[in-house]
Amino acid sequence: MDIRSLATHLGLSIGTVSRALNDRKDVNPQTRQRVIEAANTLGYTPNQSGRTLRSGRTGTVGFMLTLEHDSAVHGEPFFMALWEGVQSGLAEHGLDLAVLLARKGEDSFTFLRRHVSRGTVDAWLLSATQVHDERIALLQKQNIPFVALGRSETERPFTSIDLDFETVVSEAIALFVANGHRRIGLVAPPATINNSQIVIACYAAAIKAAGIAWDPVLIHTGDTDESDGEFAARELMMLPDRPTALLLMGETAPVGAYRALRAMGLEPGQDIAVIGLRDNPACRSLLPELTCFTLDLEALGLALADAVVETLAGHGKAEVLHSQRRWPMQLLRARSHTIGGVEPEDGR
Amino acid sequence: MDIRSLATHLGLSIGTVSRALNDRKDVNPQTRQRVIEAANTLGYTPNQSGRTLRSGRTGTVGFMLTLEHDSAVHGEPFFMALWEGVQSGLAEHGLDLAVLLARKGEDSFTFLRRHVSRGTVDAWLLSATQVHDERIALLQKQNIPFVALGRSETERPFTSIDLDFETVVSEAIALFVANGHRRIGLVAPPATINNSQIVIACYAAAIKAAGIAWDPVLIHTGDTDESDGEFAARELMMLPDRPTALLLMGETAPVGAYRALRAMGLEPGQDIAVIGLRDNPACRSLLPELTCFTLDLEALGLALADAVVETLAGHGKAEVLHSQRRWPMQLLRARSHTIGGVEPEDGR
DNA sequence: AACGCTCCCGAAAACGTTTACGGTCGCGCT
DNA sequence: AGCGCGACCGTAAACGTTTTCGGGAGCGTT
Repeated sequence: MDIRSLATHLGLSIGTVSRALNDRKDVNPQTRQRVIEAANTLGYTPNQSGRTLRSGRTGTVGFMLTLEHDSAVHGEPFFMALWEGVQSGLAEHGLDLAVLLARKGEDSFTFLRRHVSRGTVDAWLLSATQVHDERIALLQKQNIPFVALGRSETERPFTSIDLDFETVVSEAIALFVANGHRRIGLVAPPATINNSQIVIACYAAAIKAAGIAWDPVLIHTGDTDESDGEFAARELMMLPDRPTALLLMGETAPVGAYRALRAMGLEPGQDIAVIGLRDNPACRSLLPELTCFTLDLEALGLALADAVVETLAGHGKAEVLHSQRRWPMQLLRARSHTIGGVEPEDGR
Repeated sequence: MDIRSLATHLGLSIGTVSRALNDRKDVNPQTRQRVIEAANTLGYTPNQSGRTLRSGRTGTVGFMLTLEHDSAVHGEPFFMALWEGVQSGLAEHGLDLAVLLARKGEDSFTFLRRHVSRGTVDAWLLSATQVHDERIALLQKQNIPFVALGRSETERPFTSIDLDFETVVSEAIALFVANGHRRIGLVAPPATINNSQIVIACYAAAIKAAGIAWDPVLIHTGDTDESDGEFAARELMMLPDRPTALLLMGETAPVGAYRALRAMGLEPGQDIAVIGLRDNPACRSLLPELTCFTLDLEALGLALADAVVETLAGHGKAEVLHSQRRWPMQLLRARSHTIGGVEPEDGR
């Protein structure tokens, strides 16, 4: 069922049919109605390849998913809810979302390069941004619309949304400090991960603001799996002058940390304060309830979609504005379950 | 950078260049080498739309993701590992994997219909199959290659892989029975879900084989979230003649069940036996360690990819064989942590 | 020398759509 | 009557690739 047979069926030219279906002017409203009805009854849908070949538009935006570490595999129900939001936002503009996966052993740059020159999508959504991200450089050079979930250091600005680690970390530290803690451990991913550097910087700023001295020994970097969280917590608690509070990145790390602490005879929330940076189903079942931060993933997805649509609309225009947003997170379950009552030597 | 400029750059015709790059015969090995090198240095990649428009092949297979319940969110660790395997398998044949998401409010049938007539992919991977799945009927009628992860009742056979619930359930029941249990509760998803019906049927067969009478009261259907698991466990344990063992579908349901049991003063593995049907990161941190079944998701993904490639290869051939496989699961942590020692009235 | 055969390669027709361009018609105005 | 103008529609050229077909060159055989 192509446009030609539809046209002959209607006694029209294919040009008119195309214009009718694409909501262009220069077509009688009455004939447009006829065309649309005929398309529906005959079940005609424009062939995507033909349409893309001619117009250069695919009608889909690509989400680049990188499955590099096991961390992505092991339980991060982050993306699904996010995609749902993205999809909702895009659908309002007639766009589709396609999640593209890099081939096994293919680095993310050649992956993107391949798809870019093939022209599979109109715009890209990038996640897991690196500090120096060559993907961003590629897209900027090729002048291809994209929005990044996360920051990166580049010469030219680009549209991005990132979690508001600044606020979150300072809130967490403030919470600790208000309860009398002055030695606060931090568990973060390896420094190659952008978020790790950001959080560490925020941590440094926050403790400095609280008048606490910087002690590099309190910062443990490594993977943030559950088992890594366990390992990190044990390491930190075996320090000579050990921390009284732990701030944990990684969604499942707190689960492991709880286990490590209890194995050492320390009860979370009583002998040691714990805050998780991001909520996770795996953390929901912890007792005492973990103090952590949550975010509206679907709303974030919507915001990303809007940003993409905006970028797409402004594409080709001379003046393009690039916005950098910080996405807020909300404190969850701060009932002093895991943060209070610890060594109130100089606390309230 | 299109094929024409590459051809003129080489002093060849575009036909020859195309043949050289597509590994066809009728081209001098020496010139082929020249073409390939030039393509690499100039960074030429064939335009997907043009290629698809002419050849009818897209080089990608689509994974249809349906985000209907929240259960899909918890299922994320499942899909990620699965996709990794699928991607690996497809990459060996030069194929890409694209995860397509239905638009908000769009039912899965019109979603598929839309993409099918647009011709976005060469073949489809279906998951979350229904008992009567109109998507399968559509694909069969349109003669489009597909492989389903899950079963469905259809007239014509189709290629599918499904988890081997038969073996798993009978193993679980056998384990319970060997430890003296005769009242075994089952928590399963709503009956509209295909897997639910299958597991219930297997459960019925297994207890019948063990000489245990069928008691419908022991079967609790509903969602299998963590909170639903909690609710279901409480319901079952408040029965007059309550079960001594619980078999739980749903990846996070055991977490909730543990909570419900302890709230009632029952210690899992001691006062009540528990087996989970599918392993999940959220269950890993349970104590005592949950007895459950695990599977090699990446290998399953590979098998799915192979099945797709095979279906794709046999497409158009007169005789097409459709295989129905059962994917094995392995018993994990059956250390009688959660299954043994309960009311050994007639057990060993 | 004529013929056949193989090995390469060029020419050109598709694939289905969008879109710039022109053409026709009817109408109102001078 | 003539002109201009808008509304509507048809024509045809692209978009980039694959693939069939045929042709020329080279070589061996009769």
